[in-house]
Amino acid sequence: MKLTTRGRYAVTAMLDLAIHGGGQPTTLGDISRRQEISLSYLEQLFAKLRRENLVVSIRGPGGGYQLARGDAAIYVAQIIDAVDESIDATNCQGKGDCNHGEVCLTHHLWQDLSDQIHNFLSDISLADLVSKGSHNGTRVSGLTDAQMVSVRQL
Amino acid sequence: MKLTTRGRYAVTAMLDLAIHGGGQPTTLGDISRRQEISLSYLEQLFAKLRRENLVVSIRGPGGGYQLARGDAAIYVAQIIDAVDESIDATNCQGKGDCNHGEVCLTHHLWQDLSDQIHNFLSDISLADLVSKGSHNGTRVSGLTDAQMVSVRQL
DNA sequence: AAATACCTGAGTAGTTTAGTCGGGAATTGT
DNA sequence: ACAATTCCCGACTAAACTACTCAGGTATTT
Repeated sequence: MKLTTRGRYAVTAMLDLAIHGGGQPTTLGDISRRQEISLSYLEQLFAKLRRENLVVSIRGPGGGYQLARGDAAIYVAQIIDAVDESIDATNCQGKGDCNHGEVCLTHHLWQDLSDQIHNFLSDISLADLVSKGSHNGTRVSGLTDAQMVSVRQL
Repeated sequence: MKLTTRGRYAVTAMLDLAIHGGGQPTTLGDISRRQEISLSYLEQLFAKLRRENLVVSIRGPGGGYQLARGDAAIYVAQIIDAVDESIDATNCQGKGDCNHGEVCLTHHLWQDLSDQIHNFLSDISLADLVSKGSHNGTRVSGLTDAQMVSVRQL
């Protein structure tokens, strides 16, 4: 799990799609203009998003991109994973061939930490972000009350 | 909030300090050997960790580094923030001078998301990671049962 | 005085980021 | 048929970042 600006670009673009893509395809040119991301860069990102089946493309005039499914079924973690191919956090490729036992200890600890962040982002959907924006509040709507409490505790 | 290999190095090194630094100062050379991180790179990281008052240094023979306070009072988020200076996620520097209102909308959404990850890592201390390692289990010990439920839900 | 260990800054090969550029291929409207 | 639109694809690139090395310091202990 990596958290870079590229992931942010992808999430922003997907969020733009979710907000402006009511049934009709949205052009990368439109997203580029609205979000001020270069068209060619968007093309690279959407090539990856399409390969991961997060969006579908329609060619020709009137074409563009659409979410591959409802915005409630697309999660932030999926978007980030699609554009930021994951790194091997273990440094010994999980083979456990580290010289000292403690090295692997810390590696595994980090792996678990990374997994927890991943799980965290795996429960925030585009719909959550969209509804949050429209309500202009400080909480992520779309989550249950119990989950909100969880977020607070963490 | 950025999540890179540099942050992982820093967390690993601090965890090594927490595990091996029982009262005595720990040498960067020791950490370098145990964790297989280059000495000079460690020096750069620890310069930043010291500036953020996460460690204290003792010079001369028998010197080294110590945690600036108990391992239960040092959190993963602090370590990562210390070495990975944060990027401005807003792109308009929070001045709200974006041309279109929607740009700032998505920027703030991302900011909030980033904050939530930050809050998440702000509640995992070195002590949590140390105790997890010693128990060799799959849960982060040191958290309350309620918090563990939260982690599961997220 | 000598050894230890932190401290600092400058440089650097390799990778990643965030693009540009140039050309295609599919689809639509005339 | 033809032009416009839009996705698609690969190669290239300046700038930044990563993970180092190197060369010297400075403080402290023996």
